[in-house]
Amino acid sequence: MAELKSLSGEAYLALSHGYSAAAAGLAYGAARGPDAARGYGAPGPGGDLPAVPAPRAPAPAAESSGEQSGDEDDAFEQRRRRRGPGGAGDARRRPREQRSLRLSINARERRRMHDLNDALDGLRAVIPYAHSPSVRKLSKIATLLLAKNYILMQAQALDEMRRLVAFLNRGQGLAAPVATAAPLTPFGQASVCPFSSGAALGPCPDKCAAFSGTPSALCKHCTEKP
DNA sequence: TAGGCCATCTGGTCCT
DNA sequence: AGGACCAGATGGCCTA
Repeated sequence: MAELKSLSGEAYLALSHGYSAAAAGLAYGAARGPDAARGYGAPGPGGDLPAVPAPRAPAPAAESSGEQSGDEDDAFEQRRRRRGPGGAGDARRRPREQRSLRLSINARERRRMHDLNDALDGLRAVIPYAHSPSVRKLSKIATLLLAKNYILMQAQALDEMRRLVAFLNRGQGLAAPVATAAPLTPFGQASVCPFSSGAALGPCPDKCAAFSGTPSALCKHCTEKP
């Protein structure tokens, strides 16, 4: 598996305060160190499966999906001893049957978590951020936050496009089916300026200023520096 | 060394 | 009964 690292505070701010692909990219770039390759590889004694060799390759790899190595029993006892009475482990001695049941439950849970991680990897693959090998992998929480903001941004862009289409259609004397096609938008009808993303870019010298005066990221004039 | 992130184990709960 | 899901606990790895 690749490498993990926490995001800086700024990066999290960028994530939680609306989404901007460029901004997010910058934030992540800055938050990420140049190094990487944190091969989780050796789960080491990590977790509770000391016997399982490096199950965390990016590839489904030797998915430890359930099978236990020969040392499993010993490992199990060690875990129990380590956890002690207060731990999650059962203090009493288990019959072998219960133990094997436990092991199979563990394997199932492990598989489930791996599936979840695969899904997160899939999500990382489709959200815009630097996918370079030198760039650290997004953490789980960052992935979810970024995906959420990305969806919101896309929805907003779509909404704005609909308004733009409606506006242009009206300009050509066409009926505006878009008004009904886009019930989400409060600008769905009438001669309201279709551009209105809320970007603080100053008054639009052209259409936007003539209507709502609200600048838009989709409007060429709005995005141009005065 | 502290803090963040993660994988795994485990027991509990709910659903089929 | 068995499986899925969840949350708490534990311990390892890594970076600042």
